[in-house]
Amino acid sequence: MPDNALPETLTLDRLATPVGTALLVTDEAGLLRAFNWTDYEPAMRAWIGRHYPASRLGEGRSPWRGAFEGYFAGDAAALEAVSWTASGTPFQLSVWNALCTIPTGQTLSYARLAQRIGRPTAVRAVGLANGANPVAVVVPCHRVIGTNGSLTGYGGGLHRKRWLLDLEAAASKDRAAA
Amino acid sequence: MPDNALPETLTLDRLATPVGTALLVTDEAGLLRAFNWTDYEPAMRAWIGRHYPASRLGEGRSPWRGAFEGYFAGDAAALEAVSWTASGTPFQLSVWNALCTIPTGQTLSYARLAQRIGRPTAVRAVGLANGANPVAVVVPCHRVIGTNGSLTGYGGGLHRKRWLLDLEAAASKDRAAA
DNA sequence: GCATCGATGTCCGAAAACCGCGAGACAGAG
DNA sequence: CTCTGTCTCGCGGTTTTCGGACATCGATGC
Repeated sequence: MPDNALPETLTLDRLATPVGTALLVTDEAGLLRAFNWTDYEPAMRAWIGRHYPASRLGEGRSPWRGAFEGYFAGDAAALEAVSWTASGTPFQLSVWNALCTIPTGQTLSYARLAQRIGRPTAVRAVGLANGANPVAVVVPCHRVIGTNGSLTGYGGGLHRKRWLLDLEAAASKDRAAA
Repeated sequence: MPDNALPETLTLDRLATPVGTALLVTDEAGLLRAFNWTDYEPAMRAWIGRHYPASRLGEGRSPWRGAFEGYFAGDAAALEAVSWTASGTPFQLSVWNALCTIPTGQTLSYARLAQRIGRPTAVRAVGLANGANPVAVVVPCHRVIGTNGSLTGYGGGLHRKRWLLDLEAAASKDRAAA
């Protein structure tokens, strides 16, 4: 009874958002396997081919579509319900899991994140692992910024990082006010 | 909600069998992560360190101990209930998953296994992936033999491969007779 | 049967280059 | 003095290479 079977059937859904069209890739068990923007569709397909070699990718509806619609409409907590899984090296997995402990509306520096996974000196490596995150937005790699507060970088484009942080900051302020 | 967290606490159990002392490594969720023989304990510990860098390995009782006792006592189907998970490359995972489709008491050639995962020419690579299987016996890499019927090789020693196949052949004959 | 040979695909080791960083040092501007 | 920008360096996990190794197989020759 393997607990980690490779997916054979993947479904691709497209969702219009204020910052471009998003791509949602879900497996037959309903787990989200990838999230990206159409700008990078070829790269994402290549990544899927490398990590899930036996899979076929067809178009279809993602069960998480509603959660993303809610998120981009301003309900920043909507993504916490999404079940995802990702393929990567042990180091990458530990980084991605740590990312999920950053609360919505907050940020963390690369250095602090490195400390948190027990590798205080692996700062740049954390940056790399961050960029390799296949499930962007859900795994909130955009919440990691430089120690001095600058945004430094984002695979999907800095304007999207800024936009996501603004949305989450506004959402958590709303929640505090309510 | 990640579905693939790295284990932090691993438990090592030792079990005497007719072919030597076995090592059972289980994570905090009860999933079997490794199976090996004491002959190769150093190598296994090194493997764990490479794949689960943040984990600590303590001694303790494995929840699957009973299943293994049953198997080595002749109930070849006892291991089908064991939940396991393994860390490896996509290619290795596809091989290991395919191994689990070989019924108890039967064998398959390396070439046929390669066909079955859709890579008919990756025959030797299948052999390598077979040898890299961290969850021996449960993932039945011992059921793969040469096209000409020879046993060819086994990481744990050919005498164990032969013994395991004999046990499973006898068990399935018993079942057919009953 | 048995040895040899070649084609084969993936993993492993080593070495070098790449970076979504950070800290320290320094210069300029106010 | 403070704040900002720039530079330099050390850092460490990937990603590339480039060889080898290998739990194979089929054809061939004897």
